[in-house]
Amino acid sequence: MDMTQQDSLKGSSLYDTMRRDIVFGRLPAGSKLALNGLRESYGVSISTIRECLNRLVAEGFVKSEGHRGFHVSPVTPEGLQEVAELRILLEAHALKRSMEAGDTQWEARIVAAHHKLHRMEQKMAAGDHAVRETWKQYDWEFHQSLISACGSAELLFLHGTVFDKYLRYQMRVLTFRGETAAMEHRQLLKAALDRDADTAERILRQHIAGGVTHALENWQD
Amino acid sequence: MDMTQQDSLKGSSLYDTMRRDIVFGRLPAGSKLALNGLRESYGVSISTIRECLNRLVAEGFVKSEGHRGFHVSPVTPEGLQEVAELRILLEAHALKRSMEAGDTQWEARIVAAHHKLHRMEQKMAAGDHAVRETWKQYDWEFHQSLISACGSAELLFLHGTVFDKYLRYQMRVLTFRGETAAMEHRQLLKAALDRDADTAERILRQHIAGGVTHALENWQD
DNA sequence: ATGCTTGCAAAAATCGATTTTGATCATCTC
DNA sequence: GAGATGATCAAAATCGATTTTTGCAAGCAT
Repeated sequence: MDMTQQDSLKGSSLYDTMRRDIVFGRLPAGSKLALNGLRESYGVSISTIRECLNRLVAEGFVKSEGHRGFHVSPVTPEGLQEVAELRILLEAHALKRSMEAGDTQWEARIVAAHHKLHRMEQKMAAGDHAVRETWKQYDWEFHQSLISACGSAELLFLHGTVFDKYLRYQMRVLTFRGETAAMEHRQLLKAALDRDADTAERILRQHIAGGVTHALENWQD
Repeated sequence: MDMTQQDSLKGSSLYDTMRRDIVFGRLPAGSKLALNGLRESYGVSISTIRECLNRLVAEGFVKSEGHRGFHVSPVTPEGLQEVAELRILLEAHALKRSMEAGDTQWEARIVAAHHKLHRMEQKMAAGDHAVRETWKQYDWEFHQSLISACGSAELLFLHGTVFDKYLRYQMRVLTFRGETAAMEHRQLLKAALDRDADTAERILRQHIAGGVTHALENWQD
């Protein structure tokens, strides 16, 4: 069991943990991030915590004001719409590029990613909500695989951040939209394999817009 | 002369300074960022330096690998093209939104911003290369003002980072492209005031693509 | 001579302590 | 009694020191 170099750094693994804790709502939106509290709960020193928080500030998951410490970025209906619009903009563009350039390797990747996602969607549909986090992980991997042949590392980087911001809003919703989403995922896979760019973009827009509507209808403060 | 709260934090002002130093090439692409060296040259402690570097890592201006420290992100022709494509994607979208929503206040802002930029362009054309940095500052403010009415803080935030990444590539070029750029700025202002979205997007694409070509033709390792 | 191991110095990552700042509460004045 | 002023405490920002890791070089073996 050899660890990769990054994992041996407390800072990096802490960063992954805290980022997930924010995205999946274990650190609630707007909550204060008291340095001493974090030091205890994560078991690292204040300096390491601060380095991590500064990275999250740069990405926009955490806000810091003056000498008043750190807070998890708040969520607002406007924020959801802004992030969703950005996700559509970036992902639709990347998807188009990816469908132009993708080879058979790429096709294999998206088929494999969809299969994993599909299995989780079945479990979720059967009522097994314990796999919620894995399900969203595979959701990410599927969308990521679709755009993975776009040829722009910068675009993939930006999309990753925006996707997670969007995901944070989705994780706040407790009710299930899996049936519709699962169908859209199938349609998306088919359109990608058929290299039908127009259909793919249409389904993607519908997929994301549907998630926004669903989140807004079930909004809770 | 009262300082705003953020300026009284060494971390924040250091961040601004280092970010500019990278964008304007005073910290050359690929160069090693030795912590002890930085501590001396910027006059703050290692911890503060590290907090700052971590923010720059999250934005992509600095790379950090394992236990081997920090480096300024390298520049490549592919990177330039990726960043330029992203700038076009984000800025064109924001510009369209801004032109739909902009009121008279917005018109006043873009006219004022263009005037400041125009004055610097005149100085540059007259051979005063000392104002190079101010010129680019006003260039940023003009483009920023154009999209300032887009209504999405997230979009403006993302665009700000991408713009600076693009700017870093432009600052490597020593020869002058001011005449053409100045004309495009005028056309952009006119199209925005006329609410001619198609023309504005066409000019913007041309403006950025022209910068890419110019940078690639004068590339230096 | 080449390749491998081992030891040393330099540098990064992490930590605990110090300094500075903001907030709260009590006290004083009008 | 209300508002202003000052003291006290908690928390954040910064710093210097410690621990850990790496890269290099010298020595040994083949």
